[in-house]
Amino acid sequence: MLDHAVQSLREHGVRMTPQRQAILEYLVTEHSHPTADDIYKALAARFPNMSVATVYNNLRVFKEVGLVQEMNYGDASSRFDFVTSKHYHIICDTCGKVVDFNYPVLDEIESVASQLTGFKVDRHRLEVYGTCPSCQSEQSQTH
Amino acid sequence: MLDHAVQSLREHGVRMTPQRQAILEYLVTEHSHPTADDIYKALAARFPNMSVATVYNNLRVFKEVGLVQEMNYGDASSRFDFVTSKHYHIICDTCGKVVDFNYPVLDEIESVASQLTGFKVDRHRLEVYGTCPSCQSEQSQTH
DNA sequence: TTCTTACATAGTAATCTTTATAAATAGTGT
DNA sequence: ACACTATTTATAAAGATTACTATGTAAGAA
Repeated sequence: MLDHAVQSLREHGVRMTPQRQAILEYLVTEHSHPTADDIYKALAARFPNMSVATVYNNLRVFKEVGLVQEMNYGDASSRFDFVTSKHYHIICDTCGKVVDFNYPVLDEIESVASQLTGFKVDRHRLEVYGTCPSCQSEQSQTH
Repeated sequence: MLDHAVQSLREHGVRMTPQRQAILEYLVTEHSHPTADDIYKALAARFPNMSVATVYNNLRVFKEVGLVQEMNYGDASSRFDFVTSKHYHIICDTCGKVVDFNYPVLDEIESVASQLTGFKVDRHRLEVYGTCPSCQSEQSQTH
């Protein structure tokens, strides 16, 4: 999976640097949906001199190659997800945790939207919001 | 519709001020999906001394009461939509225009997601992205 | 109507995220 | 090893949103 990603980058003429490798590794191994700052902090120990701009630059490169997907939730900062298979996200309103879940891809809504609006459709985005199990139990304890 | 909104605000103990009224009117009458700055600029003539903070404050109040929905697209700034009936949005990648379209509400995906993840589901969000008709014709002309 | 009080506004500063810039550094093919 | 160019670093800058405080004002009570 990581090898495949590196190969895909090489094919796009992208050079491999230690920082780039580390950011990519982090995205592949961590199944969280980190912000740019999460990544920056996580790699600070290994790369004390790394700039935040480097994180953003690489995330942009990964996005252009199609390895990574950027998402804006209600929060202030964007979250980045290494693209594996098609899945949707459910997000906890309380703690912000993001969990993947599988559901048949909604191709139909794209064609309907296209017919109704005249748009040329490229993609869609779907997210479910609610409260995760652990936050549910905390809330019931408090009450 | 505006009356109903004002009443709803009063019931929540929210005072009516000229600025608040104007922001609300703008959201109800304009069917665009304005940013906070759009609203600020649109009302600058009537309220030369109005602060941007006032726009943000009121949008937050409207959100808390449930009159307004905040959305983050790829852009830098959030967009605000007066909640009327259930509909979805299709967004132009080129010019950023947002158009409503009707589609049966996807209740099923909420229950599926809840079963798979154990979340207590509150709502979902779905957007379709593509190119609007006018941007399509411009692109074909250029080429 | 006048008074009172808490909420709202204006104005500004501050914060946070992201992008831009320029000089130094380092990959990669030859 | 060399040369070319992408990349990194460091910092500044931009842009959106929030925090803060003094002033003003809506709305109910007297």
